[in-house]
Amino acid sequence: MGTTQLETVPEPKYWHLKTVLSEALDQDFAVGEVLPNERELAARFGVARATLRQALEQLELEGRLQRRRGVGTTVAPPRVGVAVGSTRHSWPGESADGWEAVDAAETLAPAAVVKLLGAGNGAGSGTGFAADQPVHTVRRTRVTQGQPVAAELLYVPADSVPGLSAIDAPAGPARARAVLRELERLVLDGQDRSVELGSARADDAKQLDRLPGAPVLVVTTRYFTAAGTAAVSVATYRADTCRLTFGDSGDVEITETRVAS
Amino acid sequence: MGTTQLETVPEPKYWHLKTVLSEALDQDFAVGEVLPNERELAARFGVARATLRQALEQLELEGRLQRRRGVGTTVAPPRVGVAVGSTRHSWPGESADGWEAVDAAETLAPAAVVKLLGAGNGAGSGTGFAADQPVHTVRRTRVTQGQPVAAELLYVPADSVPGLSAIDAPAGPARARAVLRELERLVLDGQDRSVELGSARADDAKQLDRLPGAPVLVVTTRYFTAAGTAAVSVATYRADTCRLTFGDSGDVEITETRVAS
DNA sequence: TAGTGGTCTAGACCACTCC
DNA sequence: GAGTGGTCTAGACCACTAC
Repeated sequence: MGTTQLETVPEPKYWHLKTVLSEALDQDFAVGEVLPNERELAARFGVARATLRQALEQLELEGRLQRRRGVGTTVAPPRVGVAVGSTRHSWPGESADGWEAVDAAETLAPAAVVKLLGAGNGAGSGTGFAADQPVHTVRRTRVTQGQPVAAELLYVPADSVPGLSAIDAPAGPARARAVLRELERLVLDGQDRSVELGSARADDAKQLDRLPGAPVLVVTTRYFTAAGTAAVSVATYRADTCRLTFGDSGDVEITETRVAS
Repeated sequence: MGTTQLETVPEPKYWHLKTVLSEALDQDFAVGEVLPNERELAARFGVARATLRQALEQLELEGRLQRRRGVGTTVAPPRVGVAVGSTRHSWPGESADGWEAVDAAETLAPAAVVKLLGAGNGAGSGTGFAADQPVHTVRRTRVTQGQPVAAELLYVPADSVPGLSAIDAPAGPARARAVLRELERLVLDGQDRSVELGSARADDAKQLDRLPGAPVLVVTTRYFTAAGTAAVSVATYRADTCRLTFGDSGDVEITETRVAS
């Protein structure tokens, strides 16, 4: 007795630092304001720069900070709510809600996409999709409030859309839009979505104005017709700036709050 | 001429390492297999341990590795598909799809939740919710395939459900279930969902068997009645092991693939 | 050119798990 | 007690931005 139970759970320094900084952000900083640079912050808190950076990384992951090489660290605005599931069961491109077609090409699908294309619809046939069948790919970008928030790659098997081979537009946005138009001629039977965490590949990162490896929310959508899976879309959203919304109730939208952690 | 254009884009070491390791995982390792320890891997690749760890962290973020202190690093199984939006417009607890009530209490809602409760339904009234009104909280856990995948905190304003004050079950699962039962008596008008990246708070982390700060997918759901927002649920899913599925097409489920990054 | 964040090193010690 | 991953340090240099 006499020895008061102290420090039984020694909190890591970076975790405590994160808490302190988080409160400081709430109270003493405005959105867009630049923080002191990392070397000074580290000195001010009496820790190594690496430790300070661990705290900043967490805060950036939670969308509270924005760091840019050569520029500095700024206080991030609240995450943008991006509607993902509001317009239901529609082909990509049908409602122009911020998406912009960039380019189209014809290649072989990566293995993961082949699997998604191969699995049939519940009702339909499930005509297997082989890895050596060509697919048309359409690249799109989604811009919200002037900021790029998502990069999408859409995979359409050449044989799932009849008119696809007749497209002769040169590479570029025009060709991409032509592919989307052909897709819309089909009858959409249903769709399927999943969300998971990933890290941006080099090409996506460039499109999203981030460094490779940046955390992204990967939204995978499968589009079904009676004949099976007619297309697969893999959209990567910036995890730091986006909150994906699935508006089941139609007219309501969460607009401003931040609840995460 | 003669000087071949090399290394114009000097890839960071950890990024290259990640690629190499990723391929090795695909080819030379089975799910569940343990990797050599970090010190040996670092030596083998001729980098500092910190650099090696940067690559491992990325792979863990992508759900390819699982690291446990005192144990080692193992190859993770493919992410589990967890249905989030399949049963539509139903109160929490109505379909026992892996959720288990843990406890219930009565407190004040955190600021972020107050905002969510305050915003009214499109159709309904929008009777403002004040920060000093008490809310009932229900804690639930979701288990899939023997693994804890999500921790949920449900907030129910005391005055949004009449029978709530009559509950006299002692703290614990029984009380939690009693609160959910009362909630089910109301007529659900609609709901609203959003997904964003967060980091696990200490309590959630313990429930998910992870360290604090671990990346999680935060699913925020608002439940509407004619009177306004009747409840708000904040569920945190392990981002490393989960893929959230929103099955619009009813009977179809993505089951096995991994597409992220 | 100066200042920023991004990468990397070579150590050290700690917390945890398992034997 | 041995071995693992987690935290932390005090440096160094690089890539990028802006002036």
